[in-house]
Amino acid sequence: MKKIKIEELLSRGAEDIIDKKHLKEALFSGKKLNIKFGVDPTGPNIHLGRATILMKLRDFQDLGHKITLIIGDFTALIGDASDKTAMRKPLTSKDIKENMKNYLFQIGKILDLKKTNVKYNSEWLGKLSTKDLIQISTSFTAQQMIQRRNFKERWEQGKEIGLHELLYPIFQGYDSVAIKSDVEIGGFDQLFNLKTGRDLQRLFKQKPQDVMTLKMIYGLDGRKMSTSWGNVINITDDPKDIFGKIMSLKDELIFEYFECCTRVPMTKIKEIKKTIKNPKEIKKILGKEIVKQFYSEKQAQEAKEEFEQVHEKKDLPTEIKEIKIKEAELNILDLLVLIGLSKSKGEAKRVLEQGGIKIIRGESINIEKDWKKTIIIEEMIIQSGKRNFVKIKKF
RNA sequence: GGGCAAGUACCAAAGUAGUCAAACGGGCCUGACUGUAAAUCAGGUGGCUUCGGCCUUCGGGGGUGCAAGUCCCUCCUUGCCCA
Repeated sequence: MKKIKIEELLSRGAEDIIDKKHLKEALFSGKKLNIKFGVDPTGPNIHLGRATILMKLRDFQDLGHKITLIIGDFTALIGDASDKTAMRKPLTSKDIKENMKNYLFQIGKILDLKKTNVKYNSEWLGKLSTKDLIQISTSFTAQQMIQRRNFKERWEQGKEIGLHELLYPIFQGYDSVAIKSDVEIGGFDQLFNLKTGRDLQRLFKQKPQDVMTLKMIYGLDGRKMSTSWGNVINITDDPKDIFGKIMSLKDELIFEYFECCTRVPMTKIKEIKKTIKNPKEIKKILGKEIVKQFYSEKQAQEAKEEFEQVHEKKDLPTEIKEIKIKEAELNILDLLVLIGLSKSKGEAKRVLEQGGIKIIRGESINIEKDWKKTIIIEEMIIQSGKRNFVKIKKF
């Protein structure tokens, strides 16, 4: 049983492992390993992409290993360049505090916080002297640092690269020295930083950590996952929202998500792939599995039923936002803006003309395309598009 | 410090005096269809409007001109090259 778990740990969702043989032996030896995971407290939300790493850590945790979570409060002053093609703005200590509160709460959805050792890297990096830094730096060359993909791209495109950014991998690497890590896990784009950890540990006469990088999952639309693209699932998203977002996932990404973001056994995934042909049905399973992980089985089931209700049966959602209105009657456009279904009258007019507005009074559904129309305010539900509903009540 | 580019709507990118609320594309929105908030197809995508139009927008400010995103001046920002 344990053997299977270890095999899965090493293969599932993994992109690269250095040194695989060594890590495998260490895992089988029964020794309690110190697993390092570093986060920069930059963004307030953990999305599914980052969650895959946390899930992997949880696997290690379940096998009895120790997780050391390093909060990069010091390195945040620099900003890692791994997932950016432009320079990142340094954070203030106030930002960091604010972000971290949120972080630990979210991390707690996946990791067992009681068994997680949380450290702030300012503890040791803050003590590092200029002299120390120079000594460490002598083992690296500018070429090495620039060689990495992100910098190379920026260099070639003539974009700026801050001198301090070049130091980032060294600081992250020094974290490994400070906590004497045995294994470090990160996204595929972290490979360079993780390897620098090995170099530094050697420099400090420690055994170099093994390094595990995980596959990066793409965003819902198949593009790179990025909060600013809006193609991201945050683990704190509403269960119904997570489920819905999964339903909008590009079909080609379904099994990637299954592998990286769920704990459904690989054999079962293969079986699903073979037996279920309708992607919609597979997505439903996937959606449930993912919601379940961050919420509960029950909430996952509810999210699924809600989706079926609204999108398959075209019924009303169970919860509809309610707004009370004083006026006895209102122009349809004014009404739509007032209840927040449209940002402006122009937008309201467009949606109306395109047939996106439905007014539901009791059983009947009327579609009104006249924007001069005055609506008598009474208890009713207004639907805009496929999934925006507002219930109107008289004040 | 010197030289050269560039700054346009959510993003990206055309436009170099009038037909520009501003091409194309991405995103987003709506509809059709369906196997879904997928794919595909179609349409839409600054605000207000008495539906005639009116108002605001192309880094900021100023100017020329009947008319400026488009020309001139100036300032700011960014990048590249040289020192």
